Amino acid sequence: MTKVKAASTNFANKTALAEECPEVYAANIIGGQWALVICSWLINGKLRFSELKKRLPNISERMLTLQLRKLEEDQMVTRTVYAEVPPRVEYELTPIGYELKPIIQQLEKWGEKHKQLKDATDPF
Amino acid sequence: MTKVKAASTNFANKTALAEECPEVYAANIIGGQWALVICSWLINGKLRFSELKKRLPNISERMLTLQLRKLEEDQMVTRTVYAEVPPRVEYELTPIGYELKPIIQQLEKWGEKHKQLKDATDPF
DNA sequence: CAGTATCCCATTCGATACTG
DNA sequence: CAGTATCGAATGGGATACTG
Repeated sequence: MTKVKAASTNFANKTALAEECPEVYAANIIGGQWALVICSWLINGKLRFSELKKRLPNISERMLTLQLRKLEEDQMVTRTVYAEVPPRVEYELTPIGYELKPIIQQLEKWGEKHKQLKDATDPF
Repeated sequence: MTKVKAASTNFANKTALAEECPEVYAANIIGGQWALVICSWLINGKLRFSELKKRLPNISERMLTLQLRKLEEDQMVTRTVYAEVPPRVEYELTPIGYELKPIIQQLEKWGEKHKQLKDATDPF
């Protein structure tokens, strides 16, 4: 008998915790690998898929698509498809997303400062 | 011949990008699954390992250890070991970590508000 | 242009057992 | 108390090919 595996307790737990804990909730949304960076570009206005991709040179198309879908699901961005040829899709922050603007800007400032401090401390 | 595998290009890319991009840098530090939540507890003062664990009921000891080590490496927290029996280890934010305090607090407020909006919108 | 689908290796992470 | 070590399952994420 090789043991019965516990299924995805993890997901259930995290969801349950998010119900009660705003930081966990926030972390689930902006804590992804790319969410914060994508939002930091979108706070300056709507962008097309290809424009985002240009600004995120290290992301694969697949990842960009997945992350945008997740942000959409989390009601952070809206996705607008224009029935044109060639097709055009624009992404824009929702009002909820725009409310992150001051936070993201502070985080950028913090990141810049911290980065310098660390670079200075850590010559490697 | 089965193809030569690309090694960890991913890590190199992200590191290179972080050099130039404060949001990527910030996301790498506070964007983890638990970093933000851990910091949100530590902004109220130092805590022991077991106290953190109590406040993060869904995290495994292994994960808590790994995340704290990463935060230490990122110079976000200090780890102080007291040579006592039983052993005691305290974690505290560094000055750089404490600078996140207003940001974390805003993020909490945002999370709370957003959560309610989403709960109201999404009856599921 | 803006994706979707599939394949598959790499990393993450929980469970469990053990230690100073 | 505060970890470390190890092992599999689950997930992440790149490469590539294809589509409306």
